[in-house]
Amino acid sequence: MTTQHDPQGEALTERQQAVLDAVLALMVEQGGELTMTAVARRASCSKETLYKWFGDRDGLLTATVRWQASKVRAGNYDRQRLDVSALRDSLIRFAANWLSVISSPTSIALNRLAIAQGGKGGKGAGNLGAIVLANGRFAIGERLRPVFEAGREAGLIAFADTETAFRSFIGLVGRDVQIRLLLGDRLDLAGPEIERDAARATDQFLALYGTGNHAPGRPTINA
Amino acid sequence: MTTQHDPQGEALTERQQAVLDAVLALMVEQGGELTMTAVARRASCSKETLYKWFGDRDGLLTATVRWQASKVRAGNYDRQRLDVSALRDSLIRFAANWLSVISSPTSIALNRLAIAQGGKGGKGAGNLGAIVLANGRFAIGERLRPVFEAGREAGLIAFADTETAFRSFIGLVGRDVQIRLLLGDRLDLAGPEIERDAARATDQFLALYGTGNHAPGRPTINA
DNA sequence: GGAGAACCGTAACGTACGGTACGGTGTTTT
DNA sequence: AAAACACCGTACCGTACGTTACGGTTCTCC
Repeated sequence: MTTQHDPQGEALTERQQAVLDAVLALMVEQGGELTMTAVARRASCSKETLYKWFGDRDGLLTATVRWQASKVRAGNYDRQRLDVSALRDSLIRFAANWLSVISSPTSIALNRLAIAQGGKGGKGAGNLGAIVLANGRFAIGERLRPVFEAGREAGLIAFADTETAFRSFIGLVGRDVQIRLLLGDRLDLAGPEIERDAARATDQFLALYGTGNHAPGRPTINA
Repeated sequence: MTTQHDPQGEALTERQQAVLDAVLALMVEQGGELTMTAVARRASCSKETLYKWFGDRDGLLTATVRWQASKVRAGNYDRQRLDVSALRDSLIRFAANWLSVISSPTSIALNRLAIAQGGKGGKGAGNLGAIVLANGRFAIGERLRPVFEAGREAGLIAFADTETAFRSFIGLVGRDVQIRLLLGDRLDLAGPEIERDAARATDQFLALYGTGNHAPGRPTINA
């Protein structure tokens, strides 16, 4: 009630960003520990400063999640030309990017944290999960929506509900990757593997929702 | 080193099962708290007994996970007749069952727990995730594998690798349900909704991997 | 150059919790 | 009946950790 800590504004000092990066690094390299003392030591700052800047432990965690989310916002997946090839490329590019994000150690650690304290029926910060969801899954959906709808208006793909189609796409791309990684399964997706999975998922999606005009896998000349 | 606690045998007293059920109930109804004292109070037993039976906290958790897993093993998805309709029914029945399992509060709480301590780089019990994975995701895969291969041998579906096909099926069925629930998203799948999703996913899977002989929705003359 | 703020490092406090010990009670065994 | 056992309830111990407090150092501003 004294002062509002981190009042939704992105007013983060260089130093503060460095501290949050230290939190991220700590989360990644040694799982769930993450004590305030460890953070202070790692970031070479005093605990007093930590509490002054972020209020309490939950404030620090929330700020960290937001900070990471603000770093991930990436490319826009243009929808200028509207032929099948361009749509397919956009989808593949998106899928590959998303796969590499969700399989990155940072994302795994962050999701693990949000899930861990997601069920704390108690008072304060049960919203980490909501923040991750809003900045991860839902932001992604909002970003891809125009691509889907442009594809539909161009008659390349057909579906009644954009959200439903999008969720099918998500399922084909991600499959059980995220839950397995969260549960500690090895299963490191290398670069080419990601690329291959992205292409497979996209082609499957187009096979399901494509209108058949210039359907992929029915090559004119190329492959 | 004194005595082996719960040595892989299912030698669980009625009373012990009741204790583990109390743990499950506690996990479900109040998220991640789960202190030994709370368990003892809830189960009306002494902490001493808890430690005598399960060794330590990790032992109790592990036993709980195993206990829940042993309760879930369900139907066998017969593969007697081998026409498309029977295959489709088996798949839908499986998908609906799996959806209802992963969206159940117990499963969510259990996965949350396993994920939460899954990254504990430390010494003891980093294997909860592995246990959940082995008894959940992988057991499911092993159980459905014969169905897939029977379908392939009957010429109803075609794929190079069973695992790959299975993972596509999993993706189409589960989509982002599990991760969203774990992150605290509301999204209660009612019975009819589950049934509908199961059918949709199965039909999509058959559209992708079906050979076209009597393909569903493309009757008799096929395409 | 001096006052004050910002911050680091560390010590101190309070609490929560895993784990243990102990007395009391009911049940089984001899 | 007495001893042995299994168990409940509770008190107790040690530690880890969130949070606060404080002395010392650097930087800024006048």
